[in-house]
Amino acid sequence: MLTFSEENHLKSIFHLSSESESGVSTNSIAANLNTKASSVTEMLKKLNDKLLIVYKKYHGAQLTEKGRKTALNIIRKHRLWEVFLVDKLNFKWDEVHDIAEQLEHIQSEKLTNELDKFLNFPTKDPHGDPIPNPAGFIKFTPKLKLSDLNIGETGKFVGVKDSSATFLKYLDKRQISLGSNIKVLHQEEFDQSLHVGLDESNLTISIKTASNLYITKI
Amino acid sequence: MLTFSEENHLKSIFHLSSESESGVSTNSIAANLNTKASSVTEMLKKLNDKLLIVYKKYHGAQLTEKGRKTALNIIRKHRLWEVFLVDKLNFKWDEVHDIAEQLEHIQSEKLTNELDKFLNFPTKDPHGDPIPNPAGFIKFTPKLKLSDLNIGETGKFVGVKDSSATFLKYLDKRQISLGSNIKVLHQEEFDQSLHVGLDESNLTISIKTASNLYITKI
DNA sequence: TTATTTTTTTAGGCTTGCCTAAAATATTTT
DNA sequence: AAAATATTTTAGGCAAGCCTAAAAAAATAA
Repeated sequence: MLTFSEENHLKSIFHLSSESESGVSTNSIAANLNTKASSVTEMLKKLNDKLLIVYKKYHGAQLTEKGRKTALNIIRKHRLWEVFLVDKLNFKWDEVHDIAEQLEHIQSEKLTNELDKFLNFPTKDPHGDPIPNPAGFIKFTPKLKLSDLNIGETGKFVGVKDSSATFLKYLDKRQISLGSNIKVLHQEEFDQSLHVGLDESNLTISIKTASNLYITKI
Repeated sequence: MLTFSEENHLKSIFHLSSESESGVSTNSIAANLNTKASSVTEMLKKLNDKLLIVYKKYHGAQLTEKGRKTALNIIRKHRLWEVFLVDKLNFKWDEVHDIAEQLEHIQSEKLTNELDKFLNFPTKDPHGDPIPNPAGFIKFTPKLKLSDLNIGETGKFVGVKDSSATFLKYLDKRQISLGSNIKVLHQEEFDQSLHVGLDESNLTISIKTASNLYITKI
């Protein structure tokens, strides 16, 4: 049985692992968890002793297979609860993160699996992120950004890189929603902003926004 | 924002208050929470400082209005989650308590109220206990036990006094379920056991069992 | 009402998880 | 490769929540 703090550290290491191939740095974990490097060092020692990570002084942390499974189980719970909140309880996609951060720590395998069944075995959370299966398998799809498309190409909007409430609410306001097809019509030289076609209308999207939208090419 | 431990102490004081009119004793709280009297004393001081209880050394604790509201909100969440688990996720009434003990600490008023709506505003949990409303109002019904009935009287089984998994599973095995009408046919002098009629069949029930079944007279 | 027993509180300790400041190590720059 | 900078670890502290053992107060029995 892990503490909330241990679980949060594992999750953080998992998320940061995707960005760097080698060990995850103490500082990056501290930044991610809003804590201090010295606190992270302590925790890394503990997780190392519990065989959840491999930690070498001054060289960061890497998840062991056991640690990875544990992290994925927490992420599975987080994302299933997000689906529950949106699909069943009328929450918006920008409102679910903080509550799921709490719910992800609830311990009951049966609960997780019954929830999964109740939700009809969803494969994606409300932000388009994949939901790991009970065995800890997760289906990653190559992450193409809207800003990676060439003029004339069309992408289907399948996920967000930045899932802050601010960004999500902004997308709602612009009526850019998961599943829409977006065609890149033109790019301004001046500020790299994109003119795109979405459904029947045309929009201008800043390059910053475009690089936070994950798409699959069509 | 209260800690889990503070919330658990408040809940415990609430439950123990119904049994004694005056202050709830340190020892009874310790027994209820599986902790030690000295730990409870510390916590009582803290809750007193936070104006959630009135605590006088050597004279136990009583909830303030604020403490009572807080306790009832936790109990509301506990019972709503129990309904969710049984009604939506196929849990049995003997499996829900431990999970609800975790879920009751999730902080989100919106979540609680949306869950309530999703469940269609239930008034009782799976054990027959009343669910407080958002304002902290709870409808107590007088607690008559099956063992209080006279020979020939009939009661409707509406709740359990002992809600341990052991007792609940025993009731399942004997097919005694919430809502059944039970008629007291005869009492054995030797061991006070009751012969009762339930649906179309007759059963023998020990006096201990009978005193753990809440009923309303019919 | 005094003595005995029970209950409660106090005192002092332990672990977890956090912190700051200083020391050690690694990395980058010159 | 030495110097400067950045990162990480160690050392020492603090609060929360638990504990045991001893002291104090309350309740009960003689």
